[in-house]
Amino acid sequence: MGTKRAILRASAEIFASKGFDGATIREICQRADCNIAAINYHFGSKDFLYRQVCEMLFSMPDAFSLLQNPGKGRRLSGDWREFLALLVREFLEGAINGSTLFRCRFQIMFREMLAPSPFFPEIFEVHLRPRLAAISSFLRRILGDSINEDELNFWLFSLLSQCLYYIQNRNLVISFSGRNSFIEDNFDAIASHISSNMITLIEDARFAAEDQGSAAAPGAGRLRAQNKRRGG
Amino acid sequence: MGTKRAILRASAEIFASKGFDGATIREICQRADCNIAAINYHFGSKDFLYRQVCEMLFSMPDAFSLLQNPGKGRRLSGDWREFLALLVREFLEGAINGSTLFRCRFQIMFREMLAPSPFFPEIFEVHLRPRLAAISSFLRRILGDSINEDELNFWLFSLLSQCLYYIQNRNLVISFSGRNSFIEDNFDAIASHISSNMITLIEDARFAAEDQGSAAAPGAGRLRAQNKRRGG
DNA sequence: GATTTTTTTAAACAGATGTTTTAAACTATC
DNA sequence: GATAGTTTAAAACATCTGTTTAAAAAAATC
Repeated sequence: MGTKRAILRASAEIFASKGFDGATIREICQRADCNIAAINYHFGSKDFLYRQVCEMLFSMPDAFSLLQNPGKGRRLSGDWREFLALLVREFLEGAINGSTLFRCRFQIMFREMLAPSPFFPEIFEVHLRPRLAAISSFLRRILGDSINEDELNFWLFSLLSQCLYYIQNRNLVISFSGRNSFIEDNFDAIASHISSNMITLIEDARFAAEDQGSAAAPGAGRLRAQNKRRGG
Repeated sequence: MGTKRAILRASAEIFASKGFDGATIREICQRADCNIAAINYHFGSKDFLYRQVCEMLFSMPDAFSLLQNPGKGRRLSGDWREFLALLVREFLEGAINGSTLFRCRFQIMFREMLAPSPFFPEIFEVHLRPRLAAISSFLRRILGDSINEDELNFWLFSLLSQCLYYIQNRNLVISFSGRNSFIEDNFDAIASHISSNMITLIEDARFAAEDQGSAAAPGAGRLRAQNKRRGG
């Protein structure tokens, strides 16, 4: 009875590393230690197996559950800077040091970005959109309600991109830095570089928005933000 | 004699959209309007064809040629802010509105990130490292020589990530925004969001570095940077 | 214009692919 | 412990894969 689960795990790993086309039924079954016919018996076809794998992987909770889950929403009552830093840290932590299956999810996600499967639209609506929406509404709360919807997306993507880059382009990071463990070694520094820069920019934007009445020049909020933080 | 070129072009497109495993000799030859045996005649094997396609694609000049090419290096003598903004713009412009082959390069590059081919190390050293190094040294020139090598990389990746995100995760951007032309419609806004935010952060870092002697608090350079820009 | 070289063609190759079949083994239920 | 239902097993299925062959066509060379 563990066969079905073994197949799911094995195929998640192989779909992640070789893609749908590159993964073969035989290799999956070899890793799952079962007969070739087992996949069609348990899942119907390779396509449906892939669908099930996606369902399993994208159902896993992640760093964004911090935002989604209303139960844990109390953390939001604290300082948004701390929370943002925590969010970035947790996200990177999971993506870098998470379980094998958790990291498989990223690989498959990136493959879906390159060439979406027929299942992507549903996966997106059910599992991804709610998470993105949660971050988005968090950012809106910090940046102020007056912010344009498109611009809010720019902020969202700016944050996501910097976190994802080290996962999605790991080989480039490693090759250029010349160190296999560049990311792991610099985990703290990377996380704080991203979050502290984001905080700086958001603070600027917040106080610039306050000045919106008085035809503020670009970056006008910067000085006030800085002064305010210093208690000036 | 146009056969070889036709095969290169066709296979670039199909390798880009379907990956190495997903691309079949027969489909490539159908698009190139040639016989199936032509590939093995002209290129030896599917592997060598892929290698040749990579060589062709990664040899194409791109936005970073602005930095690499010493001939056009005069632009560097101008304001670095303008140059940075230009760099981001040119990069996005090429990635979004560039030729089909140019955009194929990105797709294949992203696929190499997911599962590098045996050819990646050489491609990286010959074509990618010099470009990354060029941006890196540009950033070093702005951020000051005192900057740590690792930290310089954080800045490099921060810049790259934000530019690449819209290409590498196009489907996500489109799905979440609900608009097929979100990126094209917001081209200017995206480019300036990225570059102006980078400029803000770099200015901060520059003047923070100036204060390095007087045990400066995080963000200490911000105020001075702002004052200086305002002529205060 | 004959000959040599290069390129294209159609057909076939061996191996791998996802899937199906049929029977055996196992498990649960009474 | 016989029976019904579920799961596994080995073998075969048709199709598709990259590659090769050998002959025809085209191009180039003298």
